[in-house]
Amino acid sequence: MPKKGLNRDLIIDAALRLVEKGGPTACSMRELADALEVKAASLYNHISGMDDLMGQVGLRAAQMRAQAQLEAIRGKTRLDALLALAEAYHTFAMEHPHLDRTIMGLQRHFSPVLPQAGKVTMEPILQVLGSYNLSDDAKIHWQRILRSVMHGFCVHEHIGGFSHSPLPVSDSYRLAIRCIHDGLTQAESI
Amino acid sequence: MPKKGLNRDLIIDAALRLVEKGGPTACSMRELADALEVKAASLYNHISGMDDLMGQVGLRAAQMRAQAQLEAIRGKTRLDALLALAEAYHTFAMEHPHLDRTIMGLQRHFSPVLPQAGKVTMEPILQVLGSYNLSDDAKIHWQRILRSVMHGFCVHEHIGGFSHSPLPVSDSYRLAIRCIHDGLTQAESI
DNA sequence: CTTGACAAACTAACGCCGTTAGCATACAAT
DNA sequence: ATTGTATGCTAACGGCGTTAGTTTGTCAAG
Repeated sequence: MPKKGLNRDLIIDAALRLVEKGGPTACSMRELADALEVKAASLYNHISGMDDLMGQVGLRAAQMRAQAQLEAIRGKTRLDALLALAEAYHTFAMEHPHLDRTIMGLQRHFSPVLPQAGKVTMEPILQVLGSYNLSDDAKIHWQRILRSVMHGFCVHEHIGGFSHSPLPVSDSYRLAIRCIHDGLTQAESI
Repeated sequence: MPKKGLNRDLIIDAALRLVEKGGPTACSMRELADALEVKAASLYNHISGMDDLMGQVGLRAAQMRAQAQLEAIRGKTRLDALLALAEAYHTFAMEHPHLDRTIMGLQRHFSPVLPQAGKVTMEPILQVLGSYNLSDDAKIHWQRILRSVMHGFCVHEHIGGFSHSPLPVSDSYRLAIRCIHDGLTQAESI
């Protein structure tokens, strides 16, 4: 009984939903096949395996995050843009922690999707940095720093690594962003 | 044929070595049992399962990292200490990327080891921050920021997320640390 | 010195996992 | 109408963590 209308996009969509809801564990081939009312082996007619699938899910997640960031920073510059960018990143990471992990998991498997995902991820960041007067080299350095702090913060917060103190985590986060803003303005005058 | 001298510490040591060398994948119960010349089921006489085991491995890794950091910062203060702390963190993460991941994986499983690992991880950081003149609240904020940037940076570097540019990653890292130092000195005057 | 209890290692099995080979069927093109 | 191909199926492989139940070496008590 072939022809159920199954296709690559449907599979990736369903996989993304499963990962989003229950993490990678909840997205086994059999669970995924069940969700699509199909047998696990049938999925292999459209995807080449788990790595392929997670690569696509991660890429899609990176696009979702980038789009949220682009909307957040629209019309903003400098500190305003920086705070909006970071907040959008944070919101995405908190609402979709498993997708965040999937994005970071892309590179570990040398996914062929990597260059594209990297480009997508960097676009909003570079747009914000564009409102500062930086050399090309400085732009690269600060883009790395921004990605590091945003990711590091969200990961720590999500796994409860900041819960030793009742001090609001968002205050620490904004402090970090402001610190980077100060560093950026200082870098402009060089 | 009981009594082979197997015990909890031997198992954890062997597990740590396997994880260190080949990542979590290389440390299945059967691989681990093989390394100890024992059957997989025998391990359960000493550990309660994989979560228990990885918790212990992660804790031990956190202790290793903290000790390396404490040695690195001995006798140093302020920016010197900060750079030494960050470099020691970086070195550990690059030399033992899988152990680094295991430490971060602790919290995800609500490991009972979590409070202890957190304390161990924060000690060198708080020692460095002690050489700045900060309020208690500020100390918490900046400790969070430091952990975020060190972890975020090392993770990105390790998975190749910074390889789009030939610009030395270590330059970006030191720039980030100096930026935090500037933020810290500014926080002192408040 | 024997005996009995305990701890530790074993075998066998369960239900998961990703993946592959090979078969059957429904549709598309001829 | 026939053929070809794409698609879904069943069955199976080897690996995983884990558990139940069994054997056996060791050590302490009698």
